[in-house]
Amino acid sequence: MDVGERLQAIRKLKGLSQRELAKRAGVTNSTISMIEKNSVSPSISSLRKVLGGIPMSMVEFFSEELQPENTTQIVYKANELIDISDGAVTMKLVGKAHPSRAIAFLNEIYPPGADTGEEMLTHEGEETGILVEGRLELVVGLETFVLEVGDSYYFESTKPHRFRNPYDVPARLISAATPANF
Amino acid sequence: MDVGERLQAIRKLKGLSQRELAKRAGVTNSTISMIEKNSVSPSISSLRKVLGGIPMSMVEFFSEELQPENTTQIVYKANELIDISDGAVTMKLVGKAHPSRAIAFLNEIYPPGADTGEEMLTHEGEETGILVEGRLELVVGLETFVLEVGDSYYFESTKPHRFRNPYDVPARLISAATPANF
DNA sequence: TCGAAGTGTTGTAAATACTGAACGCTGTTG
DNA sequence: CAACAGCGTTCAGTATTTACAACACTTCGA
Repeated sequence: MDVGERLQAIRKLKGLSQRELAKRAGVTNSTISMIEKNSVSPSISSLRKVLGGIPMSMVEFFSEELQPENTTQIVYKANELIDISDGAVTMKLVGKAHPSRAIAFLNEIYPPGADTGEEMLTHEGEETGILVEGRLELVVGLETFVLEVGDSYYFESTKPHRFRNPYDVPARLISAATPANF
Repeated sequence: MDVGERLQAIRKLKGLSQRELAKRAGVTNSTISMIEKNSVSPSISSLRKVLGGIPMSMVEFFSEELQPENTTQIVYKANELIDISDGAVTMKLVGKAHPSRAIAFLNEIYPPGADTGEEMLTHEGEETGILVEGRLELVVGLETFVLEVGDSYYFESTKPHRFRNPYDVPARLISAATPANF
């Protein structure tokens, strides 16, 4: 990856001049200039300072640029969603499963009795969502929650978790998870 | 984050000595030693070389930074969501706005006439969502779409985009975007 | 048209990182 | 007990990065 090019792109995206960014970051404008021209390879500490002025984390900085997929469909009608249902739970994925995507955005329906399973789920990433219909039970770690319409949740997927509908009406959940592992 | 500590932890995990890693990475053992003791802040280029000997990407190396925040709250009632509304558009964020989170999960309401602005939005990342109420116009690049209830979308945020409600009923959108920039 | 304030670049000197060659230590082998 | 081979650390000198202070250029008003 081209550090200078990337820094310049980010700086311009934020509408900052070299001097402006330098001031916020606590370095001199010449430092920014030379980094952007790749005439130096900045130290971790100074790149940290520079990114602090944006602000942006090192991870974000080094994260691969998302390459523009051509011919990507943008809008999907309800019946075009990809069904990745598992057992009783209906799960429909928004968008194609291209490998570079970061978010898994799902429309999930839990009929009465549906359950992600007694064995708790655990994986990398984050998970969030909102209940738009019915009632649903969510277990995260040792805690158990009851989601009502309009309630939402957010947790690290590394915590063991489980969704379950012990009620007699279907529950509809809209959720997002990252990274997009299927 | 403590760069030296992290490097040492990784190196030991891989069962490498300083000299062994130095040899693979094409630097001297003293460089490794000093980095691990934090007596220097390595340049990007030398840290790259060092990680190349493991091998490990910069992103992986700095991903450790994404840990410190431990969000305890998991479930949020509708009235607990953080309001980050902008203009006429009501936007409510699920979960706390801790800097390390990856997903911005939003419950957005566009009253009749609401608009994200004539100037198209452009930023890094991906954007996806589903319309759960009303009708909404979405412009991405040169294309214009009309979203009906149940329709969803998915696109790279680098494409210029705009949301608008030219209709006479409020539209409710549930969306997810990454990274979580506010 | 002229200055003032902005932009990015560059030369020099100071600060910092890196190399190469030591050192002291530990564990193994003959 | 050597002699050795490995380990991580340290130090002096060299290479690189950074700050400071210029420079040339553009834009905007007076």
